[in-house]
Amino acid sequence: MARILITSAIPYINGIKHLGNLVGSQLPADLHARYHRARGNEVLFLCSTDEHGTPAELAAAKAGKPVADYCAEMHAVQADLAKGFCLSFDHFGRSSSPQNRRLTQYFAGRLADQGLIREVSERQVYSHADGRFLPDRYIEGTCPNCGYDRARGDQCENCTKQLDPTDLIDPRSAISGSTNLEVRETKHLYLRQSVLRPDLEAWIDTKTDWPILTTSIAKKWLNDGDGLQDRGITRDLDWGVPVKKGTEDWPGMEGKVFYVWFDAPIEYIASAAEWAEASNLTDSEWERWWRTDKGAEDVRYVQFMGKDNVPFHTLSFPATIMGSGDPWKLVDYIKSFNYLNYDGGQFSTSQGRGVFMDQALSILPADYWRWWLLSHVPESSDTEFTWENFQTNVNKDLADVLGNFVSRVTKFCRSKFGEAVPAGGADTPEAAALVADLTARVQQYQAHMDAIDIRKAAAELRAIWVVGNEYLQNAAPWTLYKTDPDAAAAVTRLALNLIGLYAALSQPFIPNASETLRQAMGLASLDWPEDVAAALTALSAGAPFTVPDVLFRKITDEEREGWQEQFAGQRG
RNA sequence: GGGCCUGUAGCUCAACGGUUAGAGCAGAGCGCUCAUAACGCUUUGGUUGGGGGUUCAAAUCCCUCCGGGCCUACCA
Repeated sequence: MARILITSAIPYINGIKHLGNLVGSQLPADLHARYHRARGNEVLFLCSTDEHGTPAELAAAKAGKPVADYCAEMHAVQADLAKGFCLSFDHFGRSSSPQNRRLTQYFAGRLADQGLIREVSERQVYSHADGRFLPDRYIEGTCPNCGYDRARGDQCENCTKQLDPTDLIDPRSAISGSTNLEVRETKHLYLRQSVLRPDLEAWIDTKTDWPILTTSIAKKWLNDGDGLQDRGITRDLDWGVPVKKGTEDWPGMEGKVFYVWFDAPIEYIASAAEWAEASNLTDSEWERWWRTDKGAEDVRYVQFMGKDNVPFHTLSFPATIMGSGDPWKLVDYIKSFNYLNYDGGQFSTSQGRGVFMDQALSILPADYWRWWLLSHVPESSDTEFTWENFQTNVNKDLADVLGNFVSRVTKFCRSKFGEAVPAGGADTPEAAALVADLTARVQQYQAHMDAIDIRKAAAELRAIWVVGNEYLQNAAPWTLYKTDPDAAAAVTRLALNLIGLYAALSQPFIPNASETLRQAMGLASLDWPEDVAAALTALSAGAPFTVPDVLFRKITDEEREGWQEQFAGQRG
């Protein structure tokens, strides 16, 4: 039995995520977790909310709440939505947990011990009115290059020129608008990634099977300009993990916190510790997933994320782990994704453009979204969501091909033989051919799922559904019944068993529908069809079943048009 | 500016130097009547963004031009 550790990029706390966020990390990670559990492997699937940083502080201030309260509330909201989408996390943690605070401080101490931390004195913009240092992009002013009056301190959005905040003419705080700004000297810790560059490069070079998107981004950062740069890992903020060297104070770092991108990946580890605590397990139970000296040497660790997260997962976090000198588990495979666009543009949280997780669930069940998003997941390039596409694909695949198959089989049986699996009839060459075809297709499906080729896996699963309709059409039990009821019974028995097979195979994609089918067919559990022939005799003559309600109702043109209107912009 | 990715049928995508570039959807025709007007079969549709080159052989490798996207290190 293989052991698979799976983490999804952790969603930021400042609001409800849109479908583009979902499809780029949590949803494919869930598919992988469900698949491996179904295959009988031991899985630990972890996710959390990423709670620190300036945007969280500002979102809390806007909501008029203490940042800790705001994060607690938003964590509950996101956890609830994750449940709504059937995301099967073993634990959904929080980067603000005591476990993460301890681990983050511990890692910083280890890195300092190894000589991989240096102190840098730098000049930062301080806003008196806001009472805080401002990150570059929270300073606005007039662009010295093009004159655009809302240029940000890191870059002018109008002429795309890279800027330094001190370049701006008439700089002001983007938060309060105050011009009472001051450049102050402040001291920060830098992780000496440049020292680790050869180790990181050698490690990346061994990952020849990773998606090209992942390795090309990593190599770009390794080789760009003067090579991998040291990175500041502390900030002048109130909300975050206080800077400490292990359990000891860090002289000169009082009042500072670690940068979110330092503590957020460590939360992957802390989340396992939180999981153990929440499950009343000992530390050794989570350490056997994360420490190669404590049982994790046979773990395969797979991460899922959008392309914007790749540098931190291929370089910064591995640098943290390698630099610690401890035997922590390094990632084995990084599956990264492009972006999902919305109807000719980008999903936009700030403009309320596109569909957000709560809205999606309010208009259709999770399986509709799961199926469309996973079967169109942006693996090779950015993908476009359109309502027309969504409607036709979902109606065809789920309602017509799968749902209607279940409907025609169960209703035919009920009308001719009653609501129990019929007896009689013998195996036919056509049935044997069906078994052979499905055996090959299931193997293909598994190969795609093992390789995390999600679109191909979805296409093969759909083809497996189609095979049922083909078989039924050719065997035509409704005709056969008139002359040879026993033969019709044999066909129907096999077709009913196909429903059970489909329920098991489809479960990673559409868990709710699979559960509905399992119950309807009276199956005790959804067992993976390691032997297709055997799986197709799971329901024997006399086994009762019920005709399920319409599995997937179709999306009407009126609905589609309404949603097109509703989600065009300005979330309300 | 630099780097990376991408451009294949009306749409969404396969094909990773080797038969005649393939699927699904959409379109057309036929069949079936068990079913959510569902299903099955057949079929139309491509100068693989343009041009040049390498090769016995190019969607695939090289050059160049055009279009789209992403990243560029203090948002996360």
